[in-house]
Amino acid sequence: MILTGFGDEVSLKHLIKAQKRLVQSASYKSLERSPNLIAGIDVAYTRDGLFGVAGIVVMKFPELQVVEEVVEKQRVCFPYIPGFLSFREAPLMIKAFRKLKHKPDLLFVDGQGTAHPRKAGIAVHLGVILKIPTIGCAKKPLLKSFSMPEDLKGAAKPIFLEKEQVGWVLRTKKGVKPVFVSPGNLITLEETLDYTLKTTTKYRLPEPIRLAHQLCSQVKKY
DNA sequence: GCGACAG
DNA sequence: ATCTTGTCGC
Repeated sequence: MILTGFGDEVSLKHLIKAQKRLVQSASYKSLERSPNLIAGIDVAYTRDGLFGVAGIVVMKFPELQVVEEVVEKQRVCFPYIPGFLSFREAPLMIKAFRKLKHKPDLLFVDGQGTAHPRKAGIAVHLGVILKIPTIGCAKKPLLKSFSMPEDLKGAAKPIFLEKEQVGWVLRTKKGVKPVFVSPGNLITLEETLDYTLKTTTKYRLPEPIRLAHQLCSQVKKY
């Protein structure tokens, strides 16, 4: 059983059922329209671990110029459990998303999409709830079935879940560790690779995510 | 049973 | 995730 910040408890079985419902609502067809606005979202925590701060940065695409930034702070009310990250961070992220004046056509989420044991990464959860295209971009893998891509920007290798490809290990910069990208909702594996590269400039992470991380990380400081 | 384990 | 400065290498 898991204790939440509301004083109640939930079982892992219940959470797994919730993930299965979310996964059934996800779709992986091609993007309906080319994006004009792309955003990145991330969460940072205060030192005492009591509060979480979500940050979203919306950028014009393909220019990558910042159009809007929002942050939302809230008390943490769910523990971090590998495989169930979205139950801890999605509520706060959704609350921050509601404050946006400019809704993005594509959202990069800091974490996995379908490259997850049950294809239920946080990018899937957010994409289904918000009903928008999302891409999960993580700094570390959850699934281990993949080989390393060569050390060249753009090199990629598939990530598998039971023989089925669910994501990519992508080298976004030469001489730097790769990132782990996978579709969250309303986007294909090919487009996931394409847009991740199109939004990555001189750093390891795609600009929307890099700036969102910078934003919430700065705001949570005290 | 043991080890691994997004943020 | 968070606590933290300098330092090695391209």
